[in-house]
Amino acid sequence: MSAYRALADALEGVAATRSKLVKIERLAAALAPLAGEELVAAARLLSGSPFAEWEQTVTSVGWATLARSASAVTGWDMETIGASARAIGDLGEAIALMLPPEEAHGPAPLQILEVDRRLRALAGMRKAAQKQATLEDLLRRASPVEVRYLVKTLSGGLRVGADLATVEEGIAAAFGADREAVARAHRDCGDIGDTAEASRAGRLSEIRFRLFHPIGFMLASPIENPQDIVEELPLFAVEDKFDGIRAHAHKSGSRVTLFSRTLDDVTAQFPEIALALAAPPGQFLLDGEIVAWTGDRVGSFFRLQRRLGRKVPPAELLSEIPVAFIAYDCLASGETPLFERPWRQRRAELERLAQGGGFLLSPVRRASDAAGLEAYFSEARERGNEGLMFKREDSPYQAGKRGRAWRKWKKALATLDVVVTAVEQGNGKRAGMLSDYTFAVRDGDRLVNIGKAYSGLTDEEIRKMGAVFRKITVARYGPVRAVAPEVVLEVAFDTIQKSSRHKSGFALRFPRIVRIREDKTPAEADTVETVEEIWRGIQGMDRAGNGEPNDRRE
DNA sequence: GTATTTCTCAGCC
DNA sequence: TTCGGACGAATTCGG
DNA sequence: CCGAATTCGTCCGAAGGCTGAGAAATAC
Repeated sequence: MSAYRALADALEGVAATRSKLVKIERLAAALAPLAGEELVAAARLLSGSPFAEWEQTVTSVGWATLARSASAVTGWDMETIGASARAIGDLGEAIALMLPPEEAHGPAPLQILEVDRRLRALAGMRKAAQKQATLEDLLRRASPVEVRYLVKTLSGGLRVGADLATVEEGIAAAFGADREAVARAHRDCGDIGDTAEASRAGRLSEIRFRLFHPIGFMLASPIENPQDIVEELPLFAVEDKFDGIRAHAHKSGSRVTLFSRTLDDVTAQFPEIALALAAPPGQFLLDGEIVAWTGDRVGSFFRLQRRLGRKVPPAELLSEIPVAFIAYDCLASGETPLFERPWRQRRAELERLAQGGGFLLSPVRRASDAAGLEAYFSEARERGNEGLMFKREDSPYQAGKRGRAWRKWKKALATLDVVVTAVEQGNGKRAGMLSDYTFAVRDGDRLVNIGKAYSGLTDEEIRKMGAVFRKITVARYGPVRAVAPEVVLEVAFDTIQKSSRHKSGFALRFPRIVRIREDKTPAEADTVETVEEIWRGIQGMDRAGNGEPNDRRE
């Protein structure tokens, strides 16, 4: 039996560092001692959801229900809870701060499996009152740090800077598994929990892809300007980017299931697509787009929206806004998964399957120069599409991955007047918050658009920035004009102050919370101590935040 | 008791 | 969806 | 060749707008 507290503490540790490697290390340390059901549940909880992706389950507990439950447990009114959550920027943090300081209130510490069970129970309940009662009970059993992560889990996102991909790495590190193997297994079974247990047991290779089990989506990067890609054009195939709903179509004989990007089963919403796909023989998994279809062209997303989320779309709607499935990738055919095959091969298989009908085939073009691409670009625009997509011909299908990103600033560099690089701190090291270039565009005497936000710094630290900039190199890009270092410093400092993202920073939180403390009166007498606790907590945060730019409370 | 409105949650881009 | 910031690994530079 | 400088690949989290479903509250 393992306590949920260990997971909450681990998440606290993950949140406390910005270093990716340290996050992974801490996740691994939390997972390593676990096994079996507990490991399964723990891996899921660490990634922010008690459920496996394929379960398609949600708790349907939202902000309002949580706040009401918290109100009942802490004695604070809803308004105060809301104000605190807004000031801090996180409901879980706010509620945890309002709890009395003592450890778990219940008779025994919360167990991982118990948390799992209760969250599942919440998902099964329909009545709001029942959910709230269950929630109150759970919150009363939990210690503040546990409450923090329970509420975060329920309110949609841990926000500790570690999502599924990072948890995958943690699993790999905990059990000495190969990172790629973990990712593959996760893709194929759709459950980070089972993946963790399989890693521990050395059974990763036993996890196989199954049809009708939702698979993560590979996301591509759209580009606006065809010129950006011209140099590398030969590597890519060009497709239209349709304005619709991304979906995977699983089909075997007459059985068809459509999964949305969040891996929800949306088959019932689009019966005509399911029917069409059922017609041809065979078995396959297609990736494509559900679009509003006007008979010969794609309709707008706005029209399509009215078809969304309908459990059973009425017949009038079906005829008013017909839809179609445009396939642009084939991830499995027959018994064979094709994820690892290059796009070129998958496309060939897709074209073969398209001959059997049942779906529309996304057109593919190849262009070797700017002119060809430009032509296709305007053509696509003509057809009312959103833009173009580029598929690397030799690239496998990597679920959850994003296509190559195009860096805007790379373009910007060509026309920049001044580029500031390599800012050193007083200690001689490269400043921790800098990466790549810190660049600035000169506008008359001023530098504008410094491409960095100096988050995580207190006002005082920002005031010290002038001293931090010890060395400034003017980069070799662009037509550089002579600018005295002092000018750069001064203007840069000025700009940084203006662009600094302080809205969620501690400097702002402090006075807002104080205001709440002054204005609000707790319902019961004994909650006065709670107020003191909030106060002390704030002061503790202040000390922790000082002189530590890498503190998470940025 | 049934019909309508409001609130809350969720899911899509 | 799109966007910017951040980390760490990979690659290139400079002596 | 080596350490420092620079670039690249990835990940995370935030933002805004629209719609339906379902339960609860209210009207009739």
